Amino acid sequence: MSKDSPNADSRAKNVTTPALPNNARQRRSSDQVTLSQVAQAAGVSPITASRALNYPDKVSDSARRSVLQAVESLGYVPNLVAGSLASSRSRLIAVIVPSLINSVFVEVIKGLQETLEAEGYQILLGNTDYDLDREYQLVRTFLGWSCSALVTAGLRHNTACHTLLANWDHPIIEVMELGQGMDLNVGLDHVAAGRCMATHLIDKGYRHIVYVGARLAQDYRAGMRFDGHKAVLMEKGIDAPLLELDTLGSLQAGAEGLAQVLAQYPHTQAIHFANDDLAAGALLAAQRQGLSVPGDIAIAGFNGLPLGQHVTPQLTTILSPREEMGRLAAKELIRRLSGKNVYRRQHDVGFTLQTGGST
Amino acid sequence: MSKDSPNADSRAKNVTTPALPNNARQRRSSDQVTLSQVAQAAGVSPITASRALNYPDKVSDSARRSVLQAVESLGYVPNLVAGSLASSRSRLIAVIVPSLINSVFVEVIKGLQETLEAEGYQILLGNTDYDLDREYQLVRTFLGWSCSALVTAGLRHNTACHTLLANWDHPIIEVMELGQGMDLNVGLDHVAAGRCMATHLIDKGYRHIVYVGARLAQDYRAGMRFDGHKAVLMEKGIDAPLLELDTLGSLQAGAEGLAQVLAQYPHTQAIHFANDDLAAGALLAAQRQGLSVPGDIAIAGFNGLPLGQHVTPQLTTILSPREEMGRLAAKELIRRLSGKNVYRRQHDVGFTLQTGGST
DNA sequence: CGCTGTCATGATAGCGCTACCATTCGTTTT
DNA sequence: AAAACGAATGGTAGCGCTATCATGACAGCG
Repeated sequence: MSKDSPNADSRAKNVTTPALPNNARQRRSSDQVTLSQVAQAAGVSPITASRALNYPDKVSDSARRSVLQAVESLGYVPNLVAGSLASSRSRLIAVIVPSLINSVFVEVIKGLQETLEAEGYQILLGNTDYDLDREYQLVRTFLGWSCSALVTAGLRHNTACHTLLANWDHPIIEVMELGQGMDLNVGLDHVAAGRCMATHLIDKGYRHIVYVGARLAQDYRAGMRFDGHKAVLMEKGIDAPLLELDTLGSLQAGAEGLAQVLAQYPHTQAIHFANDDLAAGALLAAQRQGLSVPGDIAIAGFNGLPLGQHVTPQLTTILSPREEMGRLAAKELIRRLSGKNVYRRQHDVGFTLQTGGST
Repeated sequence: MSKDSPNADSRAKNVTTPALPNNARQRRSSDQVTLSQVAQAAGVSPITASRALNYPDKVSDSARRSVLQAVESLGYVPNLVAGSLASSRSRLIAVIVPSLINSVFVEVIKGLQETLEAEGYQILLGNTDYDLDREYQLVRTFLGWSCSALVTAGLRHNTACHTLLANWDHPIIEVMELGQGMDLNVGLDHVAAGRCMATHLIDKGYRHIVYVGARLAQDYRAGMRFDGHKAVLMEKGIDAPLLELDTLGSLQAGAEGLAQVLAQYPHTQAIHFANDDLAAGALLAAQRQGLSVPGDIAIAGFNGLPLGQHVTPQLTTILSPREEMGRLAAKELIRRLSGKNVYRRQHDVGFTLQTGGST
């Protein structure tokens, strides 16, 4: 190469580049098979190939067959990014939850997922860690992916997030709690759930009842249950002490909660835990310490986790239909996305008091 | 309009359409703010605006400031789909797991997620339900999103999936088990884990030991643990009966497993369960039935779920570092994606025998 | 027979962004 | 002092797909 005149070197760029001026700028790095190649192999135009894959009944049988055959033989994998950009539809569903430790959210995700995946939607998962600013960041990112819809846990968002979502013209579904949502809403009434359990405890004759939760400012649904709980006790003229733990629901935290309650409120007859993880942890800890449940101390939880039904005595709890919530949300979304009218803007999935031997 | 000569009508299309021939075809439906608008507002070219956002240190301070200010005031949300198409980089990570019921996978996801999200990656979640064909479909879809990397549980895939992935030039990381992977691999040796527990049981003096698992053809890692378990027993000349349940790990299934073992193998001294859900279910069921553990029957599990440490007696189990697996996988991916060399292609995260009172 | 309506197909022009190259300008090098 | 260099910026051309409109063929209808 350098055998030519050295002077030519510096000009080489100016000589060779304009020689193939426009198509010199090749970008396609990956050797990905494109739809055009499929179309060519099938002997149809690219747009027909596109239709054969996306709207199979809009093309003739023969066209569809030859396209599918070409797809197969070339190993074509559709570029969904390109498709999305062109159609501004992505079949992605953003799902934002505050925690993955709490199995409750995982079950909602599971319900969403089995229903959505069956309809060809994919889940983009985000975890806020109970931080509304992180939620806003996640929402921004997910809107950038032109998600078809957004599922988020809870009705509380920061202002920026609200503004962003208010101007967004895709379905939004807020799950877990019931109330005035931005668009669709599937959940249950946590205040009522708190009332329900408190009523149960009072009916059972308990008067010294402590509510134990963790980080209620963030897990504010547990706070709402406390509100309901407290209201019932106040109505009866009973004091409603609250013990707030640092760590979110876990068996370990439940054991600690029990210890703290016994230390701080020695006359306690019953503990109303914010969730079953805490309650079960306390129940198992009580057993280890030789305390009788409910004789020495009654224990109640929330959620109806399977664990609660397998300990002895069975845990008194409130069963929330979590997978059902996910499925229902997914179904309503799918209705919306397929252009049908929504069935109902709001679904109250309800709850059931499950009386076990622990109270 | 139709007041003009009727003959002109048929030609109307040919007359009026070419009047605004090229820009008549408006597509931009959404009123989304584009980067060009931001650039204009900031008084720079679109490409500079792009750089200001993606490579902040490649532009001058003043340019960066005015772009960021324009972003703020216009409420610009980057269109990641377009960016991805242009750059063929998506910052999406595909994560494929066989189940969300089993909390083990959720914990791996959690480890992945906290590490990846901190680096600005997003998770696309897929659930195969232990079906390799579904896995293939998910992989196809995810490749279509030009994911930056793929995380999948397990080393077994169907042929189509293998072929597809072999030709894919992005990091692939197979987690959960250890072995000859396609690319990166983070996991533990399940055969060794099975051996470990079987050895423990033998050391404790048990001779009539039943292994109880569920759907081992699908949850083949539990099958590998059985293989290790069986090998140890065979070496000692002890029979290694296997009881296979229909339903995957759950407390309920564990209780049923216990009942079936007692019915079919009345002389059983110890049960080695495929996981802690089953084991804990059996332990709690044994307690309900007034059986002494380990006096009447010893029980061992696998995973080291918190639950096992809170029951009495504590469950003997094998602790697997699940979140750690996720974090390690994520870190190795990030290394790769940021152009560095991989630290290690394979990570053995190991396991720990956790001896409780249940054996 | 001409008119309208439906069906299958195709040509074209983007979707919003970034890779690639080119250009300018101020600074360093020998 | 001239040449070489690097930093900041911009013009252009796609990335691979689909929305939109246009067309031709054919059926139905008065």
